[in-house]
Amino acid sequence: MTKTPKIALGFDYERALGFVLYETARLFNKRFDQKARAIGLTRAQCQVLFRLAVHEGLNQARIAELLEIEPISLARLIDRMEEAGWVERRPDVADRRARLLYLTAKAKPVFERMIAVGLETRAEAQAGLSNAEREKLVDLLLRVRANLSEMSADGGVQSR
Amino acid sequence: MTKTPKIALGFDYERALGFVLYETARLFNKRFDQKARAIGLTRAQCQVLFRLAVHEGLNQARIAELLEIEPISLARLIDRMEEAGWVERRPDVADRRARLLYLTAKAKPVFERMIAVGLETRAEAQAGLSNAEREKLVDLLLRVRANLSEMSADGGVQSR
DNA sequence: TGTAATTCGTAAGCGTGCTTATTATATTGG
DNA sequence: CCAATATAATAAGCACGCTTACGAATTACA
Repeated sequence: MTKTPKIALGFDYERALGFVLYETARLFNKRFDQKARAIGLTRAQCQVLFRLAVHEGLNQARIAELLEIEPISLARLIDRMEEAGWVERRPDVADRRARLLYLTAKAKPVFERMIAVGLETRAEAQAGLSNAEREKLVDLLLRVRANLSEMSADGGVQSR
Repeated sequence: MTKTPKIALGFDYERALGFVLYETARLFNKRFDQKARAIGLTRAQCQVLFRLAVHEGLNQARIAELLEIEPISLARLIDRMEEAGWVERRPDVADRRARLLYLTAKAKPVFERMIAVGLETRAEAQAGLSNAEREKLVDLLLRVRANLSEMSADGGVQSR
């Protein structure tokens, strides 16, 4: 079963952090979205709603910053979510460029279901891990994320 | 600085595995792509090339299976990669439906650079982690991935 | 005060992944 | 052998994230 590489790689790409990370995240996402489809929300949209639950009334730039995505990515996301009636853009009376984000009445009752989907998916994903391992995994990921998030902040590329 | 939620969530979404996982993976990917742009490859394309280095001559369905993506996703990826001259589709003489994938001469010399980009990005991401923690992180992710990958295999959704 | 620099939101266009559906070919069972 | 089923690849259309670029509004500073 162990295949002999046709090209000598000199490193174990099956355990390469980037690849493993990406695949795991994508599979989690896919699973979450399967379950959340019944609500009519995606993982990305749920994430926005959770942010708004805590930070309602901020402008798009601020929310994008919290989500660590580019403002344009959030803009398109909000387009869809506004059309679906989950969120509302209101003008900022203090800054005519900005638009402030608010949850609609429709959004407020679905948090319980989103949390349930999240817990369910997480339970599947974490099967076989001890509580200590679950904590450790999140801790390590948060530290990695912090490293990377710093990188893209000042973000020199060089690589020469 | 600690914001009072406007809605009682009853769970800590800042540490929710799915969200943390996804953001970390996306940031890693973004960083990798920044660096790999000089080569003219993306993370996804590098991943295909690494697979082919070990499993050259398989058909698309088989490679898609190894990458755990849908065949159509690979088809589009291969369209771009073939056009850019990294890979080649050859007819399977034993099965006229299938197309076998091969690396081109252009692809073979870039593995060294891809590996360098990977190691560099990984080093940035893992800064501050001990060797034991780096190993543990990959181990835990592989276990989570295995759980999720089983899920999407039989993949009942129920969630009722 | 008035110009330069910055910030907010968005358009255009691309990459990667998905679901659903279609066509062509292989395989299997009666 | 032939009909039913399964498999390989792809098309169409969507979600989400990115880069680059732009107009409008605000802020900074000379």
